[in-house]
Amino acid sequence: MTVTTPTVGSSTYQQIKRDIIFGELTPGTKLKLEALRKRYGASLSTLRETLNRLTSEGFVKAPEQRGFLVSPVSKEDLEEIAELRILLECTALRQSIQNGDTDWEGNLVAAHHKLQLMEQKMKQGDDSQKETWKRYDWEFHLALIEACGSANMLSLHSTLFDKYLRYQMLVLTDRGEVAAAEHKAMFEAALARDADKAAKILTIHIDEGLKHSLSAF
Amino acid sequence: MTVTTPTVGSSTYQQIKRDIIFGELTPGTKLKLEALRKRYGASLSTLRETLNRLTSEGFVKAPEQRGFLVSPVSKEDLEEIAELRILLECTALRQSIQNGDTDWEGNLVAAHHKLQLMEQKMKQGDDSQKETWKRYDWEFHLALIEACGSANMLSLHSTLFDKYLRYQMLVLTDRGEVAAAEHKAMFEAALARDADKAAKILTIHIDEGLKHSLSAF
DNA sequence: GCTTTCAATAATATCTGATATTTTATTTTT
DNA sequence: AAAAATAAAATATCAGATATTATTGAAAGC
Repeated sequence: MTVTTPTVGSSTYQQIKRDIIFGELTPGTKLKLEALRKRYGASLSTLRETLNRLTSEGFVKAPEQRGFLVSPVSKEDLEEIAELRILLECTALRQSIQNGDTDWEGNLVAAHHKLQLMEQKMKQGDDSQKETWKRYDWEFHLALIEACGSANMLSLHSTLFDKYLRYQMLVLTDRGEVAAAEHKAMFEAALARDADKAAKILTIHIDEGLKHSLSAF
Repeated sequence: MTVTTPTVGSSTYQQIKRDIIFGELTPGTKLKLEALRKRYGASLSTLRETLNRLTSEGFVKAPEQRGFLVSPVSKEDLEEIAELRILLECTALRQSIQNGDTDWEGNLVAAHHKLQLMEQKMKQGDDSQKETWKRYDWEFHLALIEACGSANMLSLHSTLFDKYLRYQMLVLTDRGEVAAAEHKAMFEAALARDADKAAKILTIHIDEGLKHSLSAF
């Protein structure tokens, strides 16, 4: 399910963003235009457009007059992001549980199923599909809140999730089985329309992830 | 206190953003590059960078392959933004009230004072400084939450506030005196460190503003 | 009259290359 | 070794070219 984007712009955008999130572009690194041009095969103009977008989203910093750099990471930043994610995602989750229709349920079941299969693979040490796994994780969390009814909320959440994900990728180990159990519990609570319970687990889920990631500092 | 920005990029960014927020660029309008070049006196490359930034922030839409347009407005969008603003700003306000030190208090007093003076002028029908007034409004709300301790929070809030402001500017009338009273009440509650009360007033403040703006639809 | 088709026009996305200015790195001087 | 001067690298910005894609308006068909 590779998303083929028509324009050079959107495809380099996706690539660079991905490379930042997955740590292939090290936090704090200077992003020299000439080097990027070679690496991503896009012209300077296109690259600058891309970097401007990423700057707005916070993945790149652009101190005036001195180009671009991969946003640095810090303990404080991670803590802020986790906190914001809890705030927004829990709110969205509650709304979603309240509004969600049959389509939402169906989609959620599917998303959890896919994630869960992948989690089993990972458990068996098959580390080759880390990126796909994280995508399923992403999609599951999205499926949970997708019926929240606010496009603005989903948009903010999406960026926050990606930022959080970058921190997760910085630590080499993950909380595999524990996280999987939390996913399952959230899934069940959501289907049972138990918003309080779902939100509580989600809070723990993010908080524990935070603690785990904090070990990278 | 005109902020002189060194680079062409940041200055056109500010101008276009301002023109969108203050309605000088009508919602839904096509942003033709050639026309923008004449209007803002920047090259296509620079303009495209700027528009990409604004797209990330949500003030501009960029459907693939068909240029840019000023983000349209809608009742739903406004409602979502108001709701998110309440969520984030109330949270930040509580944290700020808890953490705020003497500097915070001082700055808050100053911000409220300036705003209040301007509100009196407006009350007397002096409509010439609407933009300055709104800036003071902005700065007062920022002063309230500035001690929340989360740069990420402040950044999200900033964008949300601007979006909300755009809707305010679409309706020709404002809630002058009532809003001023709310500002005062919030100010006092914050100084008294009464977070519950402050948050409650803020919620009303935003909600009433929402209702007022909704009349534009 | 209304919809479809096709050509003509306009606009976009993208690239290359040039220049003034600013940073950064290097060397020289004190 | 710190400060000043110089050289090299990188940036911000612009202009102009091209292939591709959208949009518009006219012609044709129903």
